Amino acid sequence: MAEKVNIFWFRQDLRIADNPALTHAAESGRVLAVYILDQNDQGDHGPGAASRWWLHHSLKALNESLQGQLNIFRGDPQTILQDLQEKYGASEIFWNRCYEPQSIERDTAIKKFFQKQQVEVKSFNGSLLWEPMQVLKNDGTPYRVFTPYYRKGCLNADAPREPLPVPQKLNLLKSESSETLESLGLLPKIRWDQKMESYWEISEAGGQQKMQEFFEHGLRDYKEGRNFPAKSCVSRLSPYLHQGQISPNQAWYGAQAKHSGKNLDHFLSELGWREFSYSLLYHFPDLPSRNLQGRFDAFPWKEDSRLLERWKRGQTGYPIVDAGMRELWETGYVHNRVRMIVGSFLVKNLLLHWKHGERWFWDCLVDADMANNSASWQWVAGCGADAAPYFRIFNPVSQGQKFDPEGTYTKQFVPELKDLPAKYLFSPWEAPDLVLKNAGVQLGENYPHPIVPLRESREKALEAFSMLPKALSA
DNA sequence: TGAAATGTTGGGGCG
DNA sequence: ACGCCCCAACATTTC
Repeated sequence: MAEKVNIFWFRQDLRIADNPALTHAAESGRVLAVYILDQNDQGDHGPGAASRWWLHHSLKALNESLQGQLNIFRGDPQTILQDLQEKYGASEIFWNRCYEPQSIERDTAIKKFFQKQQVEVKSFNGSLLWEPMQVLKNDGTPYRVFTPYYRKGCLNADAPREPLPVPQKLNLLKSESSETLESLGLLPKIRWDQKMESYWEISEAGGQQKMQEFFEHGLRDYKEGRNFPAKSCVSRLSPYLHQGQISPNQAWYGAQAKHSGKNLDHFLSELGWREFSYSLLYHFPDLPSRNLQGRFDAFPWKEDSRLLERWKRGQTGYPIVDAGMRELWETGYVHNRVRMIVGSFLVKNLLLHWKHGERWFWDCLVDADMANNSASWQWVAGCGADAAPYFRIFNPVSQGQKFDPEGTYTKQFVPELKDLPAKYLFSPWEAPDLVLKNAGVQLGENYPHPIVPLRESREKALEAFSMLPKALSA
């Protein structure tokens, strides 16, 4: 009798090691491994351009590590899974859970559909250390503040699953499909991605390598060093975590095996922030579109497409902001410290709605992740859970001086200022004419004047904020 | 995971 | 020796 066929559906878990659903599927039969490009995925939050580019390379690498046995489809997942199930007489379907609201809705419907057909769907936790439905306050409601969420909700709960090895026996099955990786059309029409390729090794092995490098070098001075964009102290694991080329469990236990103390704890808590974001999105599914603090609905946001465009293009006249926005455009990534600076600038100095920032990041970031992106934008805008108080406004001049003192980072992405001395790098409008001349900088010609005045824009933001209804006191 | 305004303190120059 | 002023350095408050 032929061995039983299991369907395994790859989603945001594009790896072979520490993949619980794949491991279980492999244990009890041949595995028909499928990836489905879901055309209706996430409604207006379908994958952005940078995500699609990353996905293309992820699938390419994944297919190679599966010896070309990855089955690629496009369309409605339920229809495709149903066809495959009937064709191969599969009795079980395996996947790792997704947590975006639309994914939950889709997966619930598919599970229900197959239950009626006597086909068992087995889902697993492959992407989170602690799943949102488990982490609740004693009164049964979700946490809205990070520290108790992490300390009590996570650290006091059961330890996360230890990473699983690559399945020993993986007997794969190749099906016919009208799609190929190329026919999915994930690569951009305009080839802006060619430079980006040099920044990233997009594969499960590439993720592992990046993680090991981080453990060897970055983690040593993580707590302090992570604030300095010119240092290579941050992990840059976010895109791999988003698509699942590495699992948070591998990072969690891998870091603990190599380090201890405050640097380790700080890195683990950053993984905790990712968990917190997922928890918020799960319990507050409107997170991507609605202010978590409803009182912000009355905020007098400006609509100014010119200012927005200047921000997107890195032409604000504030060098650290422009460096960050150009890093985003050029590499698909922005250093965390700089994300806070550019976010604060958009929302508080330009007074533009955080949704514009969320949108742009969604399209440009290789780590674009619905939970992290929306929770973080709400955090920086002050309207989210455990958010920065609104009056916490970053000063792009002092932030630059403090966290990029040599200007190494800023000059890398804003090369027209490369000869400006550090003293004036973050406020070129204050530089004496001679200094500008010697550096070859002509404000308004080859580098913009500030698009808004710093002090006044800050005061306007505080004034607008003071008009909001007060927060309910605890 | 802030910055600016305001308050306090203490050392040194100087009459 | 003393009081006064200045100001840097640090602390606290406020937005």
